[in-house]
Amino acid sequence: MVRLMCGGRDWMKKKSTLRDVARQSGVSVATVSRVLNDSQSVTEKTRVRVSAAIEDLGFVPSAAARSLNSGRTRTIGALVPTLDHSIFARYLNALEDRLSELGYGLIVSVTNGSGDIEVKKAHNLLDMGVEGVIVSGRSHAEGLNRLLRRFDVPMIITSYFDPLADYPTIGYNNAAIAESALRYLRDLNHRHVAVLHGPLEGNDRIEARLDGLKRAQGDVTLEFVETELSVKGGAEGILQAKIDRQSTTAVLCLSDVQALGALFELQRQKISVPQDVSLMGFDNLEWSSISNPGITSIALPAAKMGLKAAEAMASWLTTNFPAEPLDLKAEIVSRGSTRKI
Amino acid sequence: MVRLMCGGRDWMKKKSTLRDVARQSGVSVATVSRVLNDSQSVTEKTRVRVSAAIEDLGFVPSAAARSLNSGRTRTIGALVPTLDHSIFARYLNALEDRLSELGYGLIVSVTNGSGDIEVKKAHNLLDMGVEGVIVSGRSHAEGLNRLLRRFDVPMIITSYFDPLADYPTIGYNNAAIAESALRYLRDLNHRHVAVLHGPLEGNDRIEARLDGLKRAQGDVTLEFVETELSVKGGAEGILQAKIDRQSTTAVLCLSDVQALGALFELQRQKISVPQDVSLMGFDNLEWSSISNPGITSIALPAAKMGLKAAEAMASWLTTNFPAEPLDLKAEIVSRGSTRKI
DNA sequence: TAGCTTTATGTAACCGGTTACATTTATGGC
DNA sequence: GCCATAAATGTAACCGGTTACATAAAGCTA
Repeated sequence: MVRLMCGGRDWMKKKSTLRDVARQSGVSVATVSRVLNDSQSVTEKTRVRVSAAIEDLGFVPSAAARSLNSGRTRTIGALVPTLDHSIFARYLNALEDRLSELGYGLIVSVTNGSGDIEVKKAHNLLDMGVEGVIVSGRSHAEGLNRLLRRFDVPMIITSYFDPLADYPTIGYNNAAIAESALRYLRDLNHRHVAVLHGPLEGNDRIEARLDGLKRAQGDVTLEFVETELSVKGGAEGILQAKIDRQSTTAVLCLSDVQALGALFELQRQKISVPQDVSLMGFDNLEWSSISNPGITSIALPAAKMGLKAAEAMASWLTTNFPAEPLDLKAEIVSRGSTRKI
Repeated sequence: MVRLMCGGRDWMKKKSTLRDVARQSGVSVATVSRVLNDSQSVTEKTRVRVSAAIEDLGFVPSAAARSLNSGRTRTIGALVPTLDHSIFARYLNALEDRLSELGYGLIVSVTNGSGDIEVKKAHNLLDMGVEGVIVSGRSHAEGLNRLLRRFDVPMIITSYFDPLADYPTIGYNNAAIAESALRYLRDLNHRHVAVLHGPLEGNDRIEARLDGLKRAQGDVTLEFVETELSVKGGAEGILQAKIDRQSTTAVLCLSDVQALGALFELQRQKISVPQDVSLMGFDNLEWSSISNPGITSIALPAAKMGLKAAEAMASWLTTNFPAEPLDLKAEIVSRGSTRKI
């Protein structure tokens, strides 16, 4: 095998180029380029001839050469904290689909909720030439802001709504949503609510939700328990909250991931849901509608957010006008895990 | 704002180039390139001067120009069927981390289990210049094979082990693992087992698992129920399997996602787990260790598979020798959802 | 100091497409 | 057939880095 003798990347140079196609079809490189990019100014006869050469040679245009010349990659980068538990799956699916319709590709990078990793991953994306960056949450390391300024690339924030933020936000008002959740429980006559939430560190969505709860507290006693954003964290949160059937009548988890763990732990302790304690989650993940009982949850507009973010970014890149903030609405899905007392 | 008057992408041309850096630091473009790529043949004095100009100008190298010249992107593409339920999250995290250590970037694309989407996404990845492609499962549309040959890019298959496959497989033997699961239940004296599995269509991992079960059947009666690969699908599978406490003593779900739904449905029907029916899953997803009872599950070597695939691909690209097939072992994690009868 | 060797740096071509401007060909009208 | 115009196509420069080979500078030894 001669190929195995070459070592390294020599075989990479064997691929045909636009010049090969031009030579074989007897036209200039400009005509080949026109056939590839613009069918208006080439005759059908010539187009057929060029297309046959492309097919015959297995010609594949170089994206690097193309973007070097056009100054565009038509690629957008998205940074998300995690791929776990489908939290971002619906949003990413919608984002990618809509961007694709608008002629853009999407590259996703995972930050594990770390500011340092986020800067590093953003740098990678920008190195690759992404034309825009879409992030989750409002607060980001100063390093990220500096990077975006340096690369002069637009950024859109999702999962958050704040018309006054430094970058346009396309998402939802976390504080208001948390308030409506508390109102929902209050209307069911709950006056002692344990709130299970993930790590506060660098997570402005959780912070805003807690602010909203504290603001709407009124005559409701709230107990806050910070725990891991995982199923396990939910179970541990129940242990920490010391649910004893006597005072706390409801548990509000700021994520359905934790709500699943909380449900399991309550069942383990023979604490009946919703007889003894009502349980509510956030994000309406799939299991919340299948669980026993179904978990009352806040359905966040993930797919719509992805779609709108895609459109906003494409528009920004085309018109050079920044995106407008957009407040998407969430809604409460009632299920068997909550009851009136 | 003059910038807002430019429209389109004019501001893209204002960024500094390697030539600007060379001019400002009074050296040639070759020296600037050497400072960027190789610190051995440049004096410290020159290096400092060039670095200052880079910082001053906010110079950012063009990845397109660099890859056009070097013939490399140092980027690998991975195709996965879904981002849902963390099924692939551990594998992708490990893959990306190890590739990064080896000097490669990773781009992930989701295929939604569709052959057509897979070909389209692969085309996008190859257009972007990825140097290798890593896929899940052995069977793929012929269009994908053609694409890879056309681009002359190496491919590695994961989540499957078959030393005779057309491309190297780095994963696990699905048939053997399913056999061991059945053996485990059989050793607990289960002789009637309902098997819940996702859609067979184009999913060779499930197919292999079923083959393994049929081969290992012996004196065990198996009932196969095809259902959606989702929590909901698991619940519906229980309804379809008509678990009645009389004959079927165990339910084997070929995914923990379905096992979660099955657990909920069994509880809804007041069928006690494991008293009335034992329940077993596949993949040892997080909730299986937290649920009530914990779900006995097969722990697949996702992280190790990601790590080994990364190393195999990097090695292949460096040495031009194809990767060797690798059979990673799974292990059964016993929990409260199964019992001896 | 001169000559030789090693180190540091520069020049110009190149990578593979795109496209402004130039040139050729085709078409329609008189 | 000739002329004007439109359509089709070609030429050469360019994008922004990389690097082979050439040249200059530095270091060492006799």
